Amino acid sequence: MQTNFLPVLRNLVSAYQAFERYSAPDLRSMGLTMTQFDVIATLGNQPPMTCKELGEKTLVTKGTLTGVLERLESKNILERKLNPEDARSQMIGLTIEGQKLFEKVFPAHLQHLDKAFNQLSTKELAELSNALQTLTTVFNK
Amino acid sequence: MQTNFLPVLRNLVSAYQAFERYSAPDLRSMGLTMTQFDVIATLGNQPPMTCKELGEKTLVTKGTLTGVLERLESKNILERKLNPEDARSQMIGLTIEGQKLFEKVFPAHLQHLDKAFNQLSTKELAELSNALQTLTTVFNK
DNA sequence: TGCAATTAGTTCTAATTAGTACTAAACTAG
DNA sequence: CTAGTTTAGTACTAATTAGAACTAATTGCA
Repeated sequence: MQTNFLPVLRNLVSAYQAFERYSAPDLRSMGLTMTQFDVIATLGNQPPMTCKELGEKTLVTKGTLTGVLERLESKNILERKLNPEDARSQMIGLTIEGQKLFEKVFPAHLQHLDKAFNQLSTKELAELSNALQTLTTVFNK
Repeated sequence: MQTNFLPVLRNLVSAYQAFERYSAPDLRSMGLTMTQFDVIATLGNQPPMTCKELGEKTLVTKGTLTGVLERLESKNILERKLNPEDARSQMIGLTIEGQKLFEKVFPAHLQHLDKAFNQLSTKELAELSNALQTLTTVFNK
């Protein structure tokens, strides 16, 4: 058995944490956590969607999502409507206020991320994207 | 401004989550969380180290580490001794019981991880490792 | 030497996290 | 059509997480 995969794991965790440490403070200065931003960014400029759909797009599990949505709803950022097609689910969308927040926060944070990523060429970005996909596949097979 | 870095971010999160979903259940079946395993694996076959050193090696922040160590100590897996050289810090090491746990759990989990990683060649592993390092650097610069 | 700055670790808070069990609604096969 | 199964979302638990404020010990510099 080989163990030369250990550096890959360590570097995966490092990269993920580096991303968090880069991204989170910028969002916090705007009053949001990463997960909250993720939800707002996913709902922005989109028609309302179900909890399930939102969870799939943001990679947040449904148990977690309940609490996140609760907090965003209490801040009047999003609202839940009945889904006429399926009474088990709800349609979740941004309020006017949430839409305004999205329009302010989304481009600002993209700009912040771009400061990091513009160090890389389009080719490098594509390679990175592929490498990460390979890694994901390895765990899911 | 370009936005073609978004797939990279999404794939980074996907890869990290895929790793967690692959690794965590195997550890849970042995009664450990990923963080607890990380601490035990770091302390195994090593002389005792300080909290700070342990935090650096496991990529766990000190505030979090306090609680993790507390739980492992209460299960008699590790023990803290005074550091004669610096009264602010402690030396943390595995107990005999902790050492036995390490010897059982560490190779078992490596085996589990190897089942995923043996799909990749040595060359692919090296490339992945490099790609992840590049990504880390981008955020830390 | 003695005071200021740093360092190690704890404590506290708010949030996220996975997972499990649960409720209610919708679907499906016979 | 109806009983069993699946699905959507909530409730709950235990653990981790970052961050900030704090205590105590140490170091450094003047």
